[in-house]
Amino acid sequence: MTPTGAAAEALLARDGVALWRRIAEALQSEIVSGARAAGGRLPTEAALAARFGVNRHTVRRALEELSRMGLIRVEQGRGSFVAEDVLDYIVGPRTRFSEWIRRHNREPSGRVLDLREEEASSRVASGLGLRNGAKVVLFEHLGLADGRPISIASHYFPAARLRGIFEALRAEQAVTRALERVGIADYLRQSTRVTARMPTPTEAALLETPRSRPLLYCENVNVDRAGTIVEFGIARYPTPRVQVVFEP
Amino acid sequence: MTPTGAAAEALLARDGVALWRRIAEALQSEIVSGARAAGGRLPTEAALAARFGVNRHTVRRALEELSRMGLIRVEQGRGSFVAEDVLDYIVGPRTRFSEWIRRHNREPSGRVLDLREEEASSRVASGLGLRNGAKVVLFEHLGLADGRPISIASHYFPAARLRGIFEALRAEQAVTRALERVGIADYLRQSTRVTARMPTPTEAALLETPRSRPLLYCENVNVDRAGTIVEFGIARYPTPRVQVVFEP
DNA sequence: ATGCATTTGTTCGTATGTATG
DNA sequence: GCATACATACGAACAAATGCA
Repeated sequence: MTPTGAAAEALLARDGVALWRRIAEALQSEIVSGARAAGGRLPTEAALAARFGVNRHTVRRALEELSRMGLIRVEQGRGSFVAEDVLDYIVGPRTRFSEWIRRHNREPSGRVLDLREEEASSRVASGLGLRNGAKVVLFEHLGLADGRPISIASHYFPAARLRGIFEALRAEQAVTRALERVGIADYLRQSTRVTARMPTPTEAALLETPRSRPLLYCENVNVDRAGTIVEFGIARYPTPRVQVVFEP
Repeated sequence: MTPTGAAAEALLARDGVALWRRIAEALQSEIVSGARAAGGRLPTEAALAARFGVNRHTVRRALEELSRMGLIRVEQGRGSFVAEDVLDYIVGPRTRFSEWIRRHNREPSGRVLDLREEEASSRVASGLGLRNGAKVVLFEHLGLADGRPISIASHYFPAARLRGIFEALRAEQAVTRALERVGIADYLRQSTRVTARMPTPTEAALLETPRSRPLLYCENVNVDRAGTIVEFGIARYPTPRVQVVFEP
């Protein structure tokens, strides 16, 4: 019910400090004080412009600053949102999905997207050290933390080397337990290759991320204690909700 | 409906992902994995069409994509050639820019984009373990391999802890030598955090990458042998020309 | 599938204040 | 005083992404 120009919020007039900077500070204090819930939506740029009695450009300049500081994220067509704490994916030799999530005090869950046998493409074959076209088992899994999707993982297993892996995956619906069932009590990450690319429409929908945000795209090779390759995985994580951290 | 008798290579069937895109990914993995030598010639379009069991038009669409990404170059009447600037960035405790480039048999060079003193933003302050607003020196550098830009790095140094770092950087125009000059004979990478985001127009122009391709965005903390933080760095790499590889 | 409303992203143009020489 | 450069701020219009009916 703001009348046409009247009820602009009083911003502390400070000598020489730019308007947009004072607006950024005002919003920052609301965020860090907890007055705005993490993940919550900020008012629209137009609404903020009305509230502070400035042009939309000025608000945008302030939001840009907050975004640069990582306090908010801005999504075209949707709005601006208070940043949630990001999930660091600590890459270590023995990183497991559910342990990762629980270390962040969230509840891991998941959904099997696909389970089938197929012939290795050149990429998968080279990752597993098999010849092109060898039989592999694909286990595709959507990972969630507190119900929010945070990863799509495609796990490839050498069918010949791991007899019964298909049935084990169907029964267990989880990688670590299925590997245990076929005699792999433990496995280690040998290498991780990280790049980024834009999501396909399906990936964006599954991960509940805008199509304009890149995915982290990680290829892993896992070996058993003897050094034999037991799995080749391709995982996709939505940025900036997930970040990959290497700590030697 | 497989082609006339020939054994077409199995391509990972992914829901809704176009054929040409999957072919492009297959070729991309062969290139970045090093299975195809840099500068080497790809099979002819006809040969690729036969291998994947598709029409030559479909292969051409895939090659066009790879060319746009800078992974190959196509020369009329001669063939397609693997680009020579695809680099794996192997993350180790003592990764140095010029050594990284030289390990790929390229000539490292660089250009200083900026050198100035400023007050630490919250992100930089937390990376360096300083209080907000402490004086830091920013050294911004464009890295090139054989003349092609492959990184933008922003190096932040604690001004109070490293007396004379500003002058050392101005004189040496390089991080390692400047640190030597202020008494840091050696430094180690403590942690690396990787995420991805879209480039700004300036970043895209500097890195000679399309604005539609994400950047890998890496934050590093470097410490001296006593464990004191001496540098906080933010590096931006163009995908897929650069990939980050972690091998424990 | 299509169109519409909402919201952010981009690009014009204009005006003002401040610092510099 | 004057010219110039730069940052700030406002206004308008359109483009692009999203969500919904």
